[in-house]
Amino acid sequence: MSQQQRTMLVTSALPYANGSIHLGHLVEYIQTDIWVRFQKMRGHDCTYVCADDAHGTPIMLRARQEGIEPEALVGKMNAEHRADFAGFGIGFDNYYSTHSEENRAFAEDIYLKLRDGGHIDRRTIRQFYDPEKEMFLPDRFIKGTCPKCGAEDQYGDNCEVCGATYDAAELKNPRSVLSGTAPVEKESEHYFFKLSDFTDMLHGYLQQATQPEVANKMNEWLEAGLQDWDISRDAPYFGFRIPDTTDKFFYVWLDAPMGYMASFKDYCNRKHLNFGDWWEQGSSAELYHFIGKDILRFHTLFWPAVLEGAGYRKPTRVFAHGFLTVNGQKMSKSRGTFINARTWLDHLDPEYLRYYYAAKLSGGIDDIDLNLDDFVARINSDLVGKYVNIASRTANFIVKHFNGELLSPREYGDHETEGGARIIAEAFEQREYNRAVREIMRMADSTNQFFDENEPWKLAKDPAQKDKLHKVCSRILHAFYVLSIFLTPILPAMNRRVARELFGMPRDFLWSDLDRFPERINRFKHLAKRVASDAVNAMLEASRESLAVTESRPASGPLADEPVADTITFEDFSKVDLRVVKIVKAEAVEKADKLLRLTLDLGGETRTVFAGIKSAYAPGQLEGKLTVMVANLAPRKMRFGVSEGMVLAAGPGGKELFILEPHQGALPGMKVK
RNA sequence: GGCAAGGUAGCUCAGUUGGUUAGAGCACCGCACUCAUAAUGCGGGGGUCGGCGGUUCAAAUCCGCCCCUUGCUACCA
Repeated sequence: MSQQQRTMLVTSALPYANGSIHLGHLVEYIQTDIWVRFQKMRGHDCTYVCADDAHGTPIMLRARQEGIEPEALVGKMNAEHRADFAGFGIGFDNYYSTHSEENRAFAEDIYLKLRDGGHIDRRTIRQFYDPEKEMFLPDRFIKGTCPKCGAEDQYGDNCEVCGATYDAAELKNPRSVLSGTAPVEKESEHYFFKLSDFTDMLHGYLQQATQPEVANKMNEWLEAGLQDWDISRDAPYFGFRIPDTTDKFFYVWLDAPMGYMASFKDYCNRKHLNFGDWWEQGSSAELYHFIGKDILRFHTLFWPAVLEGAGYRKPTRVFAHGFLTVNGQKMSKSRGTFINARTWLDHLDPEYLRYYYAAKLSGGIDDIDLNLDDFVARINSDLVGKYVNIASRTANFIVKHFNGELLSPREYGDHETEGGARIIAEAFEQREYNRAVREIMRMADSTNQFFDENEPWKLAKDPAQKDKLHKVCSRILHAFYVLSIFLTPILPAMNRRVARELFGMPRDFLWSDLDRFPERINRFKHLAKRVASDAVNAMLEASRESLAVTESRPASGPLADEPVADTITFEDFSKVDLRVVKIVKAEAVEKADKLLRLTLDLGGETRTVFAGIKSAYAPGQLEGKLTVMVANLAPRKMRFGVSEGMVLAAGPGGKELFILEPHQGALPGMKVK
C-alpha cells in the first residue's frame, strides 16, 4: 500500500470562551479527531490545530460581572476547554487562543491587505447606544417587545416566541440589557468588507470545496447578491483595535478564523516550520476545516473571500456536519439532556461516545441523534460483546497452551484483509465512519462465527487436536489485531493498550501494521466493561442538577418559557393605549396561512388589523365579539396590507391562542387602564 | 408560503448507476454452546419501503401531486 505522503492542516471550529464544552460541540471534535488520527496512521504529515475564540462583547461583560479581567476569564476557560478535550482524547497538535499576538498580527495584516486592495468601505450607520454604560449595544444586548407578535422581553435580532427576525430599531420599548435604560440611537462610522467583489470566485469555489448540498444552499446567497460585511465594532470591546483608528475594533469574524492561522503559526514557531509553506498561495499543502452547518456562511463565503483578497491560499475543502439531538429532541436543560463534556466524563467512558458518534456519522450534514437506550445497547453489543470478546475468549488458549506464541498466516492458511482494509480506509477518508463501523462489525461477526464453528474449547481438551487449536486461535487473534488497527482512529486509548499490552508493541498501531502479523501475545487483560443504564441515568440527573444550580427558574410551564419581564414604570405602561373594540368582521386572508384580517369597531373609528390567530380561530367564531386592542401601535405594512394595531391574545401559539374578552357591559372605545 | 434535508421492521440505521422472495444491529421468541468480567452461534416472528398516480418487462430506487418531521426564510403588529 505505497502511496504519496500528503501534507495536511486540519482545524475544528473555535469554541467560544464564554461557555463549557458540551456533547453537541464534541460531535465536531470527535469527527475531526478520528479523521486526523486516521491520516496520521496512514503516514501522512497531518497537523490538527484549534483555539478558543476569546473576543467579543459577551466575554467582556461576563468578566466584568465576575469582577476579573477578560484575560483572566479567557485563560480560565482555555484551561477548562483543554482539559475537557483531553478527556475525550482529542489530539490537537496545538490549542491556542484568538487573544494572542500572532492573531493580532494576522488580523491586522489581512485587514491592511484588504484595505490596500480596495475591498474595505467606510460608512456611517445608526446604532443603539447605552448612555449609562457608554457603549454601543449588539443586538443580543437589546431587549424589547417583539414588533411582530408583541411578545415581551425579546432580543434585538429575532423573537423567540414568533420566530420573526427584524432590526433592533424596530423593537418596541427597547432597553439595554446591561443597564435597563432606554438606548438611544447614535451614529457611528463602521468598516465594511466588500464581499461582493468575490462573487465570481466564490461561485466556482463552492463547487469544488464543499459538499453538494452545501454548495446548493450557499448559492442561494450568491444569487440573492452578497451584502457588504460589517467588520468593525465600537469601543469598549474586548478584541483587537483596527489599525489607524482610536476606537474601532475588529468584529469577531475578522479575528476568529485568523485563529486557525495564529494557532498554526504558534505551532510553527515551536517546531521551527515555515508557516508560508502551508498558507501561501499555491501551497501544495492541503487545508481542511471541519465546521457545523450553522457557520457555513462564514467559512464558505466570507473566509475564502478574505483569504483571496489578502493573498493567501484558500481551504482545500470545508466539511460541514449536522447538529446533535439527544433522544430525538434538541438538547434540553429541563430534560437533563443538555450534557456538558465534564458531566459525561464524570459518569461514562469517553471512548464510548467516540464509538457511538462514529457509528452514526456520515459525510453529510444530517443531524445525528444520541439515543441513550440505543447507546447502551450498541456499546454493550458491539464493543464488549463482539469486538473485545474476541480477544477475551481466545487469548487464554494461546497463552496457556502455546506460551503466547502465534502461528503465521502461512502456517494456518492465508489471511485475507486487503479487500476489507480498502473499503474501511475509503470510508474513513470520506468521513463515512458509519460505513467503516458497519464493515468492521461485520468482520467481527464473522470472526465470532469462525470461533464457534471450530469450537476451540473442545479442541483444547483433546491433545490430538492441539495443532488445529493453535491454527484456529492464531487466526482469530490476527483477525482481532486487524480489527484493532481499524478501530484505532475511533478508540485510540483502548487500542493503545491492545497494541502495547496484548501484542507487546513498542508504539501505537499504524495502518501499515496490516502488512505484518504479530508472532506472540501477552496475557489478556480486561479491556472494556459494559455500560450500566444506571450510569446513564446518573449522568442525566447530574446534568439536571448542575444546571439547576445556575438557573433557579421553573422547569416548565409558561413562566419557564417566558419569564416575567423587567419591571417598568407606570409612565411606561401608560404609553400603551388599550381599547375595547368590537370585531365586526373577521375573514381569512387569501394565500396567508396564519393570518386573519379583522375589522375592528373602536366606537366610531374602524381599524383593520392582521392577527396571526388563524390556527386557533375560525373567522365566524369571532364576529360580533368584544376584545382588547393596542390602539396607538404604529401601523405596520405587511404583505397583505397595513395592520393598524394589534389585538391581545395569550398562549404559546398554534391551537393554543386565546383572545382576551372583556366582561359584560364593556363598550367599544373604552380605554383599558 | 418559499427553499433545503429527511420519512425503510418496536428502536438506531444500510440499501451504489431501477432487476431474483427488501437488509443489518439492537429488542422479542425458541434452540445450541460454555472458551469469554453472561459474552457467542443457529433459527423464528415482525415492514402495503409516508400516501396516491405515472414511466418501465421490472421501482424503496426515476417522474408528478399530496401528507408528516426538521432547519433556514417569510405573513402569526
